[in-house]
Amino acid sequence: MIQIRLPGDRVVLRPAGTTAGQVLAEFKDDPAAKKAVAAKVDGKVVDLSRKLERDCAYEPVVPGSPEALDVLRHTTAHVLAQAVARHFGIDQVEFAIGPVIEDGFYYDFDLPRPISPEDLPKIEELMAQIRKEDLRVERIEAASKDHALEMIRADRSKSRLKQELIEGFPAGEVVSFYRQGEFTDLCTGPHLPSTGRLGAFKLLSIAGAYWRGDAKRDQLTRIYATAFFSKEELAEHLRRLEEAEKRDHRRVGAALELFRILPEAPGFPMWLPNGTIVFNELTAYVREKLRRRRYVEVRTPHIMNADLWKRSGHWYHYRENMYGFQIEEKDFAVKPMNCPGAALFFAQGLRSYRELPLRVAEFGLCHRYEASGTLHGLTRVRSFVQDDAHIFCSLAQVQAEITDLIGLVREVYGDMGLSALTMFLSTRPADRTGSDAMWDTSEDALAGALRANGIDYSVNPGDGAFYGPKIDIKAKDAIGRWQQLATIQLDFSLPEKFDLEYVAEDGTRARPVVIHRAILGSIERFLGILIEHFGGAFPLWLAPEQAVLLPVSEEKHGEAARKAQEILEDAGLRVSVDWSNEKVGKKVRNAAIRKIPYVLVIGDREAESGTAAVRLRDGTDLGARPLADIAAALRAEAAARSLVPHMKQES
RNA sequence: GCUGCCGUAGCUCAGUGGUAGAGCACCUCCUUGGUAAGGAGGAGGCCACGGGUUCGAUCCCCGUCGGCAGCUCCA
Repeated sequence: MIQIRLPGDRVVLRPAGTTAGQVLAEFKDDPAAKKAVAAKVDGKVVDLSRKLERDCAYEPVVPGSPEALDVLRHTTAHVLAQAVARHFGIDQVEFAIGPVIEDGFYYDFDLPRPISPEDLPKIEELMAQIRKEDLRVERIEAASKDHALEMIRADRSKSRLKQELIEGFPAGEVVSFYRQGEFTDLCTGPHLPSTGRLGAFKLLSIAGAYWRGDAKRDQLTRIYATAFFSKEELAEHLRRLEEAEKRDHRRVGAALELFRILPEAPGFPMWLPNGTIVFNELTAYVREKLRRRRYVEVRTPHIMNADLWKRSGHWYHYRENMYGFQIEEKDFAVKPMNCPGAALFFAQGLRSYRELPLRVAEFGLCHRYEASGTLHGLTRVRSFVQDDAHIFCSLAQVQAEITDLIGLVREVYGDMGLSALTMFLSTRPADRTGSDAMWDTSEDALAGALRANGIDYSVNPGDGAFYGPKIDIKAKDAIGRWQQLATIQLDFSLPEKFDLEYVAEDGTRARPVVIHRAILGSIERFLGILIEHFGGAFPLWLAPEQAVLLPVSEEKHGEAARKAQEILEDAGLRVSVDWSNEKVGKKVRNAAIRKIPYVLVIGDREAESGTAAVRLRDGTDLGARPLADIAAALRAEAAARSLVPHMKQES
């Protein structure tokens, strides 16, 4: 007999060899447990068919838990593979891997012919058929690696990739297969007890993917899909995907005429008048933050010669991403980063410790070659402006500076309504510059600063820049996605390469440390994220058009509208008048489509009394207000960079 | 860059081996209206580009250039 410890410290005795599924009988009062898809035994999720051989802690894995969802999706992946086998013929398909990912799963196949979107509904039907057949999912363990290889070879003609996987397993590892009906797949499990337990699933997309992520290896066909226990959850997930698509900054950017990416300049965005306003407002905002933190701002050369890039190390570590060319037979390159320019700036003249920390900002336009297939709207471009700064300071000042920067990041993101942040420490990569001792010191310094600020962080090993470790900061946007934004990097290498020095308190020469940091990252990327975060409905201070005046009748109220426009413009607001020959309803609709924060209607009553009827973007009607009041309220709201309409709060 | 898919009016998309259509947007006219679509008319296309097949190509084939999804890369 073995002792099985259930939740709540209840212990039951059962014969050894009892299955995990049989233990579920102990939970007859718990309706949730009846739906268990697996069990957690000593913390490990196992099949319900697993035999329990020794004393253990036991809890059912029920729908609603992340573990249950993983099991469901993993089994659905196998059913997808089985359906693909039926669709193309099992001897025609080579199976790669089919893991669970965030929000779903995928499976990679080597198929006899290119798959087309028309195949997906057919495969889905076959999956539904397999669910209906309610095939038992059975675990089979191979006695050895060789045995496993024999089994997979015997099972199907095409198994090259699976064989390669098995050969790569460490000796002595248990190799297991799962079989459902005619289909067997290499897998560690666990799985649902039978295919009839499958929930709602949907095949989402097809893409190419490399075997083991290696671009030199075969390219496989990947099918992305998702699965949930209920149709409702699936529908909700699909609704979220739709919402994300509606907010896509490429779509919104086109609709609101913010920017455009022309075929003539792939990866190099053109900012249209509306987008330029948002861009400028954003940089003005950052400049204001910098002024209060006593930064200086510079603009360094865009093109510098090869000597400079060799000195900075970019020539050796970053050249594939740089645009280079010759002038008078000498090599030059367009800057991909601002740091060398900043270093040259620091090197002008003899510096004193009294100047430190010297905070040097640059809204630097950088150009980086990115492979055509990686370009994506504003979030992955070939030219972009970084809200960059390089802080030259002593080692002793590093922690205080990092603390200040973390504060700045929190402040700026808070102002954008991005309040949830997570931080990562990225450490030395394989391809790097500088000694190991330097890397030890810099990584310790960053980790120390994070700890001193009481910040929980995760480590991304090997993810640092080639010149130093970094703190990467992610923020959660309005629809719950985590976005990589700010970066704070420590660099001991740059000062050395440029032989940077300052005169210390005791009159000796000392070497400064450099902190590279960008708060928004790149303005382009940040704006792409902001467009999606706000769904194009920018807060007043960022909105390209802050208010629109709608004369009910052009003839009767046009004059009043023009006067109102002047009053609001005098208050520093961006205001237009809708002169289109349309009814008020149509004009309101157009203003809503353009996401204009305030719609101001002027008819007989308003023209008479020097007021305008105020309608907020969310549809709230505030009624007629004196123009002077409206001007003052909007001006204050914009100046405060408020995320919510002031007039609504006060009413 | 790689694999797959796609490219028809400013936008969203129909369509056919015999050189093209809708809605919205645009322009004009009527209408001067009260909070998400008033009416009529008009203009607008080298059907991405270059080859090929064909009596004839927007349609079929090949290539190029762009776009999309993913991968690799990047951060």
